[in-house]
Amino acid sequence: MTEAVESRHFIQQLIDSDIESGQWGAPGDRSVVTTRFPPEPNGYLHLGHTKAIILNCGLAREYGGKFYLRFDDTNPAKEEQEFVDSIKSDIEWLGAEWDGDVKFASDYFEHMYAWAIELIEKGLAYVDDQSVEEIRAGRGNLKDGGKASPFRDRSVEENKDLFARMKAGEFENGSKVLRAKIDMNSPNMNLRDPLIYRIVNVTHHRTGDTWHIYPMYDWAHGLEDSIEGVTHSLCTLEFEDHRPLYDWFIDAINQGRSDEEQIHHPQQTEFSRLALSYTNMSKRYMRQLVDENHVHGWDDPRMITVAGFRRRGYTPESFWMLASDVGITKFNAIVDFSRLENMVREDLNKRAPRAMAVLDPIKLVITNWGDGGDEDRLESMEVPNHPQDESFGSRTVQFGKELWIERGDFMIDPPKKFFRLGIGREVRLRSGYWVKCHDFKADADGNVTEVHCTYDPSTRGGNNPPADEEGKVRKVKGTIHWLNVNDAIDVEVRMFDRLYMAERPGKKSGDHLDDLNPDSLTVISNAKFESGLVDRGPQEPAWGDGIRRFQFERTGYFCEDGDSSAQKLVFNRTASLRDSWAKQGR
RNA sequence: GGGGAAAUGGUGUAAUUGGUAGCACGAGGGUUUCUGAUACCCUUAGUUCGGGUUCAAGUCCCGGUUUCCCUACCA
Repeated sequence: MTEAVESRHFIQQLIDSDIESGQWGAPGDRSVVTTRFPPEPNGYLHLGHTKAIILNCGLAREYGGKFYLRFDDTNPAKEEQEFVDSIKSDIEWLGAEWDGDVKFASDYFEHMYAWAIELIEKGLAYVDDQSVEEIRAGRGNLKDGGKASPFRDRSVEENKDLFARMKAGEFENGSKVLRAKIDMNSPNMNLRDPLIYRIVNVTHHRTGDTWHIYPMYDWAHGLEDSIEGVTHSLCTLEFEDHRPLYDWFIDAINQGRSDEEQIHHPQQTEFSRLALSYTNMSKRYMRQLVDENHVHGWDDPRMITVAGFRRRGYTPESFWMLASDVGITKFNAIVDFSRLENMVREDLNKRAPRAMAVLDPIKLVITNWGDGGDEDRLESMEVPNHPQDESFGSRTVQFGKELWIERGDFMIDPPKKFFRLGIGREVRLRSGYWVKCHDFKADADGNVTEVHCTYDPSTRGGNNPPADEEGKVRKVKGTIHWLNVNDAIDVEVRMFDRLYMAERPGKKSGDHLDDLNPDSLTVISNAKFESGLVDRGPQEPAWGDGIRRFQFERTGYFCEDGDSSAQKLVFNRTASLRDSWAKQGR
């Protein structure tokens, strides 16, 4: 018997060996592990971010270390307070609690500036007066080396003076930059005298107009990590080429410093980003969808933003499940979108109370209802709120002569394998009675308007009828859901399909809009829902995010949308149920 | 003669670091069932290619192929 050993991904293995060797503290001390999620506040969080958040937060939790949230707000031209707010609330919703206060790169600007001066003094940085074009040309290309800037050998004094005046706001945007003096012939383009600071005369959402120079990503990022004591700086694969620079900057600051004066040097490690089929994580694409009204905003339930998924009814848990399912590797994998759907289904199946809703209603009339007593009588039926979990309790619904059933549960001329209603066929109305169809009505266009059935009084509560003289019990293959017409209210239901029809949107034509699914949204305005569930009942589970979620029996998982009101309830379909019957029809 | 990284069933991953290629999802089949849901059972299919070292190679060596990333005063 082999024990199931929990396998450790390559970053966990790296951290394990760091702890053993005492790389970041006393050997064996796991609490030294420090991670961070460093978003730029320039947009909404999307599915791809959840992987990084969960990885970093999960690691800190696992080791008993620290996880920080730090906004990398080094480019005031693109960043806004609105985004820091939305990002914080998305991370909170995800359940990735960060340690201490929220941190900002802009809090370290002074520190970074002082370190830049140190680099100048060491002859490792210089002010370059070249234009963007000149700098680009001088950098060379992938095959050939670059050539040095004519300003590369300025004196330390001149560089210090110019840099101070850059900071003071004496120069125009683009007129000067501070560059690191590394190697214009490096095969790694990042090392061909990368920019450290540029002039940006734009008001910053936190620091206002106090700064006229802003640090570039490569300079800022490692220093932020260093200041915060981050041990493992985790990022995505495209930063592999930046790691030598990440290390160079910190080494440059440490150069010539005594052991006690050395600044902390974190370890950058790269992993692959999350890519899902039928989606595109490109911020540019998502912005276009919103700006051109292909969707109704960043939180449109079809969007793969965290806000979109939340509104769609996805649970935070499903993202943690997906993250652990796809793992951490350096392989650029494309995960099937259906895996995420499976995760919500799995989570919601256990946690969502059941309800009955008829999405496309037609009337079922029980023609022999009067045989059991008063034609107009209503009978109370007890319905369990969860078929496998009694702790969900039960509720009472009314049963009567006229019911709503799903249009798809009746066929005029059904195939043999159709386990639902057709002339002469009998089904169980879930938790109600068994009914047998003998007639139907249709309008001029041939659309069925009413289905006529008789019920079997011995099947109350959906139970099997008593055995006959030979001990045989009559069986029925299908069970369908229903709502008493007097016990149902109209609600709006929004059904979503994938936004794109292509596995890799935009891959073929170059324009993702060509792959848009025109039927990604279906709004049903007259769906029927149990009136007894309009208000939250005492038995209804409380969800961490306050969103009401149900499984509508046989049709899927739904959540109440923010547009919902007491006058008109609105539900979003989070995911359908698996449907092996529909699959056969294909 | 640019540099960097990665390749394991259809998909995503694992393999005690040289020792029985495992898991999950999917797909196909079946059992149970008051949801054609859930649950449960069975089946399916894999080490990128070619060499080499070795008793033994997914793992080490050599060579090839494919894919991704890098030429922003973005991050």
